[in-house]
Amino acid sequence: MASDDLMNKVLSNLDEVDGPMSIEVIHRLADTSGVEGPMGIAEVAQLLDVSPHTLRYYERIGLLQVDRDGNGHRRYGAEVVRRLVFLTRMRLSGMAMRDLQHYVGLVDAGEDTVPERLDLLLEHRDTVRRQIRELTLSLAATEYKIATYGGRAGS
Amino acid sequence: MASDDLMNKVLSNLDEVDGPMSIEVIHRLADTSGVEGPMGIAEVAQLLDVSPHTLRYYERIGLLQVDRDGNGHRRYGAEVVRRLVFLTRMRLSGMAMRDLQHYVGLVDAGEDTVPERLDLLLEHRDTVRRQIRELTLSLAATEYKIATYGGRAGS
DNA sequence: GGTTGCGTTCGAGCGCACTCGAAGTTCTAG
DNA sequence: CTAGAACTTCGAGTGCGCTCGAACGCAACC
Repeated sequence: MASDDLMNKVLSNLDEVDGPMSIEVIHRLADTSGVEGPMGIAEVAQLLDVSPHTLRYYERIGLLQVDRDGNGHRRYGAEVVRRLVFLTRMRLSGMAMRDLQHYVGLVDAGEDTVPERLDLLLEHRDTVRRQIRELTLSLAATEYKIATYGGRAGS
Repeated sequence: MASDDLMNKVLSNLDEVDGPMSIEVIHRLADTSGVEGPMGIAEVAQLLDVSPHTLRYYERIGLLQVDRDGNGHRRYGAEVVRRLVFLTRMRLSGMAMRDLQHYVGLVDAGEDTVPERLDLLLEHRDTVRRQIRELTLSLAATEYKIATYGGRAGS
């Protein structure tokens, strides 16, 4: 698993904060400072913990447009990287590709679509909350089973 | 979405407890009292919120054995239902079918395999914890985005 | 000047977990 | 007596999200 640097950076912040997630943390999540100028595909892939194949795939299904350099190689600018951070975050929380396609379609269509984007996000928020509740339950079930097997205490 | 009765029963408990999940809650989760005797496939499907197709599928790949009545119809006994509750809970938290097959193989192989089962469960516990952390982060990212769009406050 | 390495395009293939459809049986109600 | 519902088995099909391989280009290095 790559991109651990980024994740650890954020997660350690999470531990510190220990309350509801602060906006600062998220800012840092999307923070690509420390990297100058447009990035290559391998670089971006490592940053986001996806394969170059996946990045090309996202591009060909229209989730983003990427500039090319003189050799025809992709150059990912800060804007595009920020979009990718968002997209991968949404993917990680189970948003379907078609919803992502819909969403970026709205983004690219201009400011008029903000209300509809908001609706999508609100719905997704509820979905994620439900997922967390489900997982919490599954975690408890797992821990219960571990206890019945006389499992050693967890970290 | 069916089986909401069960879920809501448990989740409402969750809200009450509001601390780390108690063993009681899990007991209630696996509690099939209120239903007497072996159940039919439709009944079980509704209880677990899966399709009858899925239940037959689980059976044919060896996750469980189900008795038949005089007509060749499946009759799910309490023991089998309890296993299914566990299996679906593990599925919901992303355990792969092959791992589930492995696990039930161990269960059916007898008590000698308890240590290996424990290992699997401990590993799964860590996976679920990681998922929850990821989702928490995604939730924060979503809420951040909602905020930038001037979204109304969430429930 | 060949080889290594990193990139490109394109279409095809894959793994997972269902999901479905066809054809048949049996029970119940009208 | 017939229609409908609910079940059975079996093999085949589906949708998702990648994932891969082939054939190629270009640039740097010993």
